[in-house]
Amino acid sequence: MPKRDGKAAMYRNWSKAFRQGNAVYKLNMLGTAAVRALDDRFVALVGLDVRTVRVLRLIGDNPGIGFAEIATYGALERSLASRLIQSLVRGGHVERHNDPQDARRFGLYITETGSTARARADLLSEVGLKLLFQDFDAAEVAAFSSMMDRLAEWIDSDEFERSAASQLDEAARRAETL
Amino acid sequence: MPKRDGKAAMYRNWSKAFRQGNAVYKLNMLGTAAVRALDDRFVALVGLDVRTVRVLRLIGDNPGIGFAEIATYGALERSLASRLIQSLVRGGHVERHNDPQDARRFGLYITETGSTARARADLLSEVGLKLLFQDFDAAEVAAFSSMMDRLAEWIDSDEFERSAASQLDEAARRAETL
DNA sequence: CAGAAATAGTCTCATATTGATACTATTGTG
DNA sequence: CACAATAGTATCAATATGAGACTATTTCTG
Repeated sequence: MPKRDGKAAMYRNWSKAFRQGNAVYKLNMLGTAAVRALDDRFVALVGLDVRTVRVLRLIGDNPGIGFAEIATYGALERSLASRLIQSLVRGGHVERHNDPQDARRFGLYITETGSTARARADLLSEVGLKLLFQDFDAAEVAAFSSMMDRLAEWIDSDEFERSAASQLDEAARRAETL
Repeated sequence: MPKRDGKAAMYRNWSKAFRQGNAVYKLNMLGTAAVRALDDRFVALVGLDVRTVRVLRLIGDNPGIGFAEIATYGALERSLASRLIQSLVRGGHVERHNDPQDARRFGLYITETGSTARARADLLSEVGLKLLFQDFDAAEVAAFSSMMDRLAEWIDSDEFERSAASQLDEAARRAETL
């Protein structure tokens, strides 16, 4: 008799918890759930997880891109970026070529293998996205996406940083008197 | 001269990466960023991280709630739920009382300390939420939130599970021929 | 009523992730 | 030349994580 899969069992019925949360919690849960729903198949088919695929795309779209740009554009910490790149190189998905102008740098180029993997990943992404938003019409998806853009822009801004500092500290002061 | 804070530096300017991603990626990034933006202050003021606070709220709203319900309603894995509860008990935020009806169970009750922490957390949450959505008007927030609800409901449904299985497997088959 | 199965909850352990940091090598600058 | 900066790697210690084994108790079933 097969053991109950604890993990899979865990990842069910969270929508009950979801409903009770505030928007931040929802955002967080949803982001996790959406990735989780797709990541396994991703790995199964493409042999790479979604994060690595993002790096692969970055390289595919920007031949000759180097480590630093990947870290920046991928919003990845340096150690992590290095590891991801290495795994792509080891997997034969990308090649490194030393930069003749600057011996510290290397440029990355996607290989045949990499292109195939990427094409698969793109197809799967597309289907996954459609699946996720299948109950939404185009306008709704656009609206949702644009709100996310606005939110991201805002959260990443210096202005937000300042507002957060002042408003939350002020709230903290009030809260301490509770 | 103070060292550059690597972590803080990392968590800047991800919105550039953000814009290039698809909706799943955005959801994921945004969820992480939103929690990150608030969690530190949370911990600083309340002494508990957001996840633990959610458990605390669950207990506050459902006096006598037990371990299993917390795991379910909080969408938490059992080991994790256990740990979080223990940390609340140790911190004096909640009390355990054995269930007279069933010696396996205990009921959890929020304490004075816990209520204070919760009140602080609530205040901070509220301010944080306002801050995050400050550029959105009420209707937009409502729309955004309702879309998240629909998405969550959908992703958590059996129907989704089935659709995902068939559509993604079908896509995988197509992708393999690439 | 005697097992057997289920449930509540805890605990341990092995593994994976993470980011800071130190390090090498090279280039740019005054 | 000395010194700062940049590209990138490697190490390391801390933490998070979940699976699964375990105890104790209750419930079910023949």
